[in-house]
Amino acid sequence: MADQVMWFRRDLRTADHPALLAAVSAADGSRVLPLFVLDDALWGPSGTPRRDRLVRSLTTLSESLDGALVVRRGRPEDVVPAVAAELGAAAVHVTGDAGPYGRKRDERVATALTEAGRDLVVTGSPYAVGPGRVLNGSGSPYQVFTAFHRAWREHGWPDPAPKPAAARWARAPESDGLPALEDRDLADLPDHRAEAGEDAAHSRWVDFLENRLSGYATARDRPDLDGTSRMSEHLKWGEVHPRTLLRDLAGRGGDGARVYSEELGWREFYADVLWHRPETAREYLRPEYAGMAYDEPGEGFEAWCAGRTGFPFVDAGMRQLLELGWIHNRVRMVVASFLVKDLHVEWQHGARHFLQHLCDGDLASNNHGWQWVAGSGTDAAPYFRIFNPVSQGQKFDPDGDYVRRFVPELAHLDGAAAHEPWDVEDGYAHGYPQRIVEHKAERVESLARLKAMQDARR
DNA sequence: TTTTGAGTTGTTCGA
DNA sequence: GTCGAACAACTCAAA
Repeated sequence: MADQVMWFRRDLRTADHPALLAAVSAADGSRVLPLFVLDDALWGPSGTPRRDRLVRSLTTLSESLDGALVVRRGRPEDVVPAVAAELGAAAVHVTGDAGPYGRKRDERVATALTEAGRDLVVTGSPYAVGPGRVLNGSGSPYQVFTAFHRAWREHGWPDPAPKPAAARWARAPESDGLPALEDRDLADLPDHRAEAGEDAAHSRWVDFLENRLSGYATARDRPDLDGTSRMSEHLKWGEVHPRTLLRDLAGRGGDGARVYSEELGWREFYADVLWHRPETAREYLRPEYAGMAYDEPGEGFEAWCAGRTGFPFVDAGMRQLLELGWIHNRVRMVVASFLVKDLHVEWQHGARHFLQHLCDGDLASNNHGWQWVAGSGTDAAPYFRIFNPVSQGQKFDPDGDYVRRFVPELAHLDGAAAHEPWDVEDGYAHGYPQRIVEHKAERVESLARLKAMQDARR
């Protein structure tokens, strides 16, 4: 048997890893070289929290591979065949990538490997059911979530893969090593940025199952509480496979388990939509929305990015993003709605900003979540569903704790007063900005632009 | 083939 | 303060 390369991408774990299992089996006593390629196409546009998150994950992965992880910087179609040649490997093993960039990249790599007489062996995917597999009776993809979800569950998925037998890691080719962490204040950061990797994912999951799953159905909407699983970034980097989570949920009843597995279903649905319609990473899923009137991103967009719109709940979310590389899901919807409906900026600008900064930023979930808010997506929000940035805050952050945590200029206000600084005498005493738009008027404006677009179609 | 019911996450207004 | 209705039209899925 011959040496093998295990090229890690978004599958930074060792448990429940069919591709790693395949690599170790194929080696059958020979060596396996674990490789990660720092691809400038993905690394370049990333912000500091996202880069550091990846570096920390790779650090823990390498530890669990006895330090054998080889890191190379460059274009995958150059680097991967070169490493395989240096090792004299028979094959390169990967987990399938369903994204538009990943699919093209893997085609290029496979071609380069084939020319050198080697194989790219694809095993599994980051999803319980591989994107493209759930089809209706006519062999077409489902267009709405509810139908997809039913068929997805019926399709089913295998049990988690067993851990591979002890592998012999190859150490021959040189490694560029991991990039240094860029954020000098890392030691002072909140917990969740200090934790990355497979073990952290597992302990957080167990903690969620034991302590928060039962209240998840309602608490998940409260950004002031610790009510969510926080598994998104672990799933994004593949530190855990959703199959493992679904297995653990299967034995549990109750609303929490049901709602959480449905959320995993949304993740799979959006991956499936993107697989069938790769162009929707940039373009409107409903093309007619490209014909609506939008405003160019200007000062309003800058204020939104910086968390200085004058709407406390929105600003808290945007500052949470810059500070933690993560935003609570409820708040993602509200800030997205504000950009698209109140500032009339196209969703792509917001989606790009999110992907740059979110540690859990996933192209399919991110962009289709944005399209849902914009009204152009699958199962899109009805035209009249425009979030009120103030009442959403009052409803889901009733005591103002979330706002005060991320907007220090409002920390002197008590309780829900933090949501309406314009209503209290000293609301602007510490430099908090005035509202940049009037929500009521912009809501009407959005409805008018939508109506104009629809009228133009008739 | 035709028909029918349904479709993540909301807001406002008036009784 | 609470509650129910209205807010478009269309596409999709299933019978």
